[in-house]
Amino acid sequence: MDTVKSSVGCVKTATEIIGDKWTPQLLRFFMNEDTVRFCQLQNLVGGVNPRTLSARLVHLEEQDIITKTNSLNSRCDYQLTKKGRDLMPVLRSMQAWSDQYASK
Amino acid sequence: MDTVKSSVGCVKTATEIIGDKWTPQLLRFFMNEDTVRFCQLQNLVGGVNPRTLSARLVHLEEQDIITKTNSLNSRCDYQLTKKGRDLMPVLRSMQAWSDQYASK
DNA sequence: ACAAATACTATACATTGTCTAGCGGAAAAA
DNA sequence: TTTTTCCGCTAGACAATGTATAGTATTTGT
Repeated sequence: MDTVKSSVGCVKTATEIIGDKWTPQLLRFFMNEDTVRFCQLQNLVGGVNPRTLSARLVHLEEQDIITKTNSLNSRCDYQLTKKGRDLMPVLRSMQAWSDQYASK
Repeated sequence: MDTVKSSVGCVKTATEIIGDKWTPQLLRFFMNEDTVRFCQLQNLVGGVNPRTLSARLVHLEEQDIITKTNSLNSRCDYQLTKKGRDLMPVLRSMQAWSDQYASK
């Protein structure tokens, strides 16, 4: 058998974020908007159900990719941390590929 | 509030590949190896079950990201198409982020 | 007071992934 | 030649995950 040693460079950590359904589309909005709210994401990313969206935001918060701040009137703002902003090159490369090969 | 406006660039097409569990890890091997075989992927990407692996390879083939060629002795070689090679920048940016923020 | 919006949660159900086992063909070992 | 092993899968039962739809509490507008 081949002895492929792959000690350097694993993609696993990133897949644990990017690999979750909806998460890339969600993060994409943070590229353009500084702060984002729950229902904005709900409206703009067509068809996420709120349970899934909630789970994603919790996960992203746990992973220190976004922070949640309660605005005064029982509303919440989500925004990227540095770790989250550092993910943007991934999103941009996905965008570039999608633009090139979009099927529809 | 300057550069990219949201109308251009959606990530959806890429997420339909990258978003599948195991697929980024699988594609990563194609970065290093020219041709890859089923059981190589099975062994090297710890813990994919063959059913899932089979489904991923079928999907990647359908999306024209890899091609399957039957070698003489009833073995199969998989290798990247151009479309697949064009995905490598995505993988590399995921690697870079993972290297920076790997939790363990 | 009443309706609409926000940020969710709850229940039931559908889809997807996983564990384990096994199959048929080909080549290597006995 | 028979047996064993490796390869590239597939099959069935089950567990985890995502979805549709509804509902809740709070706030804001009229």
